[in-house]
Amino acid sequence: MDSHLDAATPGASDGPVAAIADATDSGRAADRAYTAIRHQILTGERDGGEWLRETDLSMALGVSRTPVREALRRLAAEGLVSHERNRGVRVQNWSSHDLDEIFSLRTVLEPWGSALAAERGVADTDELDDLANRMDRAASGPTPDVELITPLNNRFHRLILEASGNSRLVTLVASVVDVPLVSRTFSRYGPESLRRSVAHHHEIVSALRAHDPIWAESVMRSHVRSAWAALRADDSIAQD
Amino acid sequence: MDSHLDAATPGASDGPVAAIADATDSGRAADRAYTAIRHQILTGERDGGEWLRETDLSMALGVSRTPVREALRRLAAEGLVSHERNRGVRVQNWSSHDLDEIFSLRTVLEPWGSALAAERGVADTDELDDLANRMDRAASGPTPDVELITPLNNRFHRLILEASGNSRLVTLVASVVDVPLVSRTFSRYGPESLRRSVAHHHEIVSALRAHDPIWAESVMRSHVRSAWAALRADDSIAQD
DNA sequence: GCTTGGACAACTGTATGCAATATCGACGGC
DNA sequence: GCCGTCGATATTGCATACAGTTGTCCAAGC
Repeated sequence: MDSHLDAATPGASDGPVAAIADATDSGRAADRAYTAIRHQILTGERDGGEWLRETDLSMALGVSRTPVREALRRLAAEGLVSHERNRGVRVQNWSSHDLDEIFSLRTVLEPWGSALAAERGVADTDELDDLANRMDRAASGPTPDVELITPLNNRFHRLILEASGNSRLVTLVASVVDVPLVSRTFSRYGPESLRRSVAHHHEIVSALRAHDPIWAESVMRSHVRSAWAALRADDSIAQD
Repeated sequence: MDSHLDAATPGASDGPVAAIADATDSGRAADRAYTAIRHQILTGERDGGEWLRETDLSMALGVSRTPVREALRRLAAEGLVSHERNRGVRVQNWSSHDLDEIFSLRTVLEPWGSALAAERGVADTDELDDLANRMDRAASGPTPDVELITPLNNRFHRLILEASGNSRLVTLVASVVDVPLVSRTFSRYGPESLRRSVAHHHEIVSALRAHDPIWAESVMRSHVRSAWAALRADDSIAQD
């Protein structure tokens, strides 16, 4: 253990951390830490159950423990990590039961949001259409580009919920969906599930353009249920 | 994310805040700070828009700024306060639009949860019945005891959602409902709304006992909508 | 009178030292 | 040989010092 850490001075020396630092440099060390750790969890870089040591993280990120602690508390509030008193923070574990809870909720919330969006008719259907087309292309090749589809799909769903006019709905769904289990969904899709999912997206755009709430709701419900079924068939999830 | 759910319990003894230090010593200063500040916000002791200064709070609570900061961050994550960079934290303001968003969501989530609970049939209908009766008594007098009804009602709704089997549903609804606007709902009820609300509770218990999901869902939906209507009629909410 | 610049004050953001606590291994008693 | 206890170590929890930022107030200039 060194007597003092010169990396603790912000900006004094940019080591390997510099890449992370300017990637999301919001000016706040706590925000950078939050974003970095969260990213590591969502991408699966950190395994479930793994301990997140404040000292390790602070050194890896080139900041002190204080902003790291703040980041960990935010992540704990979101449920991505669990906080054990005087013991530390560890990455949350996800089971197939969690998957069921999440998709059960999505089956209710997302179709409802879609119906609201269709009713209000303020959704940016042009951008949605564009997103659907890009997902189309990303999925059509021999080897679907999962890394490309995922953010497009996330934006697609988010845009629709935002068009529902209920800001809390956006937050709630995001808080439930933003877990490794779900955000890496497409990597576990078979080719048929993938094609069907893409087709749903196009149909949802049509329903929104037609201002048909019932249609939009139905398609979205099918969309969510089919995703659920596709994931259930997959056995790469820990059963408990 | 679980400790904020039961804070509506009346057990939190008020009085000088300093007394909390040795009274409810959970061992963690951060938790004490969190509970205390949260209580102040939910009871309306802190007005919307009011600045929460770290130094003031730390002195009032007899701890340093560090645990206060942690508490404020948790509250910010829950949406009870808003955090402005380098400026501080202020108590969130609630408008009639927020009320609409919240009850709009409740209209979807709580009836669904009730249907699930009726279907599974694991709800503790005896305790629910007891709660309904106690609310009955508290509401029947010439001057309804609002301070007594509120925690009973919160527990009633929470118990049902817990019986739905979807733990995330409990958390989600709690995160949306635990705001001053809603938690002090009954203080704005008229006598008729109050009687109707109490009647709904009894009917919900019956529906659960009959294991009738559709009935349970319907009554709960009526229950939520009637509450919404009662609050809409009230003009004590800031319009924006 | 109005605007503008600058110093000041208040407050948050970050770093770091110290105390408290849990874990794990070694040692001694049974 | 097994179990309980004690101590070393690692790690969190809290306090505090310091740095950075923002808003304010006042005075000088137009």
